[in-house]
Amino acid sequence: MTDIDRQMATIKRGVAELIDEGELRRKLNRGVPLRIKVGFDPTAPDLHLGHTVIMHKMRHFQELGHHVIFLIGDFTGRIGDPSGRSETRPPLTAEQVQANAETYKKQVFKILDPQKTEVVFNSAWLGKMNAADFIRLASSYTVARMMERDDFEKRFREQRPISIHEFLYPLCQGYDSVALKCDVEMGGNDQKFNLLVGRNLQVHYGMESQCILTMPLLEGTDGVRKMSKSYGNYIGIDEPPAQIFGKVMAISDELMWRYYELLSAKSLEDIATLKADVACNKVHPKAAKEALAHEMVTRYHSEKAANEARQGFNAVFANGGVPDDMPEYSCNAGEDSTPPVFLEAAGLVKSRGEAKRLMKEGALSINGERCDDVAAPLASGTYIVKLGKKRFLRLTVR
RNA sequence: GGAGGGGUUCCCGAGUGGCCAAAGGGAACAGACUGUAAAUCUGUCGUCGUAAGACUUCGGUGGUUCAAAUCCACCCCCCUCCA
Repeated sequence: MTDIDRQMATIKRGVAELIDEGELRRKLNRGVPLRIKVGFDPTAPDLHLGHTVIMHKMRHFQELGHHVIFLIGDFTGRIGDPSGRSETRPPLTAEQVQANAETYKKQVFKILDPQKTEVVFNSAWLGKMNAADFIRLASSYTVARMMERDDFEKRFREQRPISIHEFLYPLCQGYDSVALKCDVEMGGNDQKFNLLVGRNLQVHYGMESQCILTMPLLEGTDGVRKMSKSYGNYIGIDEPPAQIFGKVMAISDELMWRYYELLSAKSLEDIATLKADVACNKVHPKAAKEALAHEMVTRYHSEKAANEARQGFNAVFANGGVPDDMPEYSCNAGEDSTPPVFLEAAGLVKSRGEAKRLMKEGALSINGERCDDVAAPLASGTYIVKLGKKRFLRLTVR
């Protein structure tokens, strides 16, 4: 096995598609570190596990000694990647971009090596282009080629509108590869078209074309739609250990294997073995999920935190206990200490009506006792309040 | 420039003068069952109220009417076709 073979094996693990393997080998063969670009949206600095799929791949490249460029698409962010419903977004202020970038760095370097990561903003070159430059850029592509993008093709066929500026997004993203002289560009599976535009543009601008590497999209906790903050089905890497652990435990068994495949450091063989063991009842699915949750918390916090999260999780949910830390709230005895009032005031419910409904459904327990009297105030003291399965409150009545 | 279609409660989507806080579906939440999984069943799902009921809501502003999501006027936004 040559060094190139070893590199290729690492690079190819888990990828959705690689274009083109032969080309990549030739690039590697030169022995010069490759320039790898990955673009990120400037508006969503809260990274979740979905983003990390590709970041691990970036990390792989770093470990192989290549040059990784973390591009923040502050210019392209104004256009918004075409999706049909999106419109031109108002440009973020320089301060916002800077603030988001800082958040990015803080989170991203939990995975990437800061020493080996170059952070760039595409407004640095796209913002300087004038109208003539843009015409040149636009002239490098044809409508027919643009319509190859399935999103455009579909909308055209269905006679739904496509704005001209939407064509600019792939062109701008592609131009980033020209400006940065990229050897490889990576993206989610849905980015394939945009990545290919970059590949073609580089030829147009007289340089060697980049290789394309796409990663599968990670489904969110609902197991259906891709993980996204706006769908509320995400697991953020900045979330507290108990949250990450709990969210992973709440995914479906089926989805667990997907997460293993895309997020775990386990080898594919180990995962296959684990799956087989679960299938023949040698391992309980919950144990397999716990191992995954533990791995995630360890990665973004520490092993100690993961152990505590697992212990806490089982204490609360398997044994009906209470979490170590929960929100605290205190109020005066009397009117303020009736359940609907303090539940709303403490932010556990949106309205008193909701609290009353939940109580009617038997969702509220105080110190382990079911409570459905909406009018009775609690006497002075400290209480453990549990609403539904997941909401807890440490209440002090003065 | 011309013709037409549309903006409804988290989402989709019914609803053309009172029976509408507004069908149906989805999501979500709660209960049962579990492994805080899935599936299933039951219930909830504008605010206040124990309730009766009251109040606010159907792009915006005015108006007609005993009564408007529903009718009228103006405005804002979105979409389609023709040029």
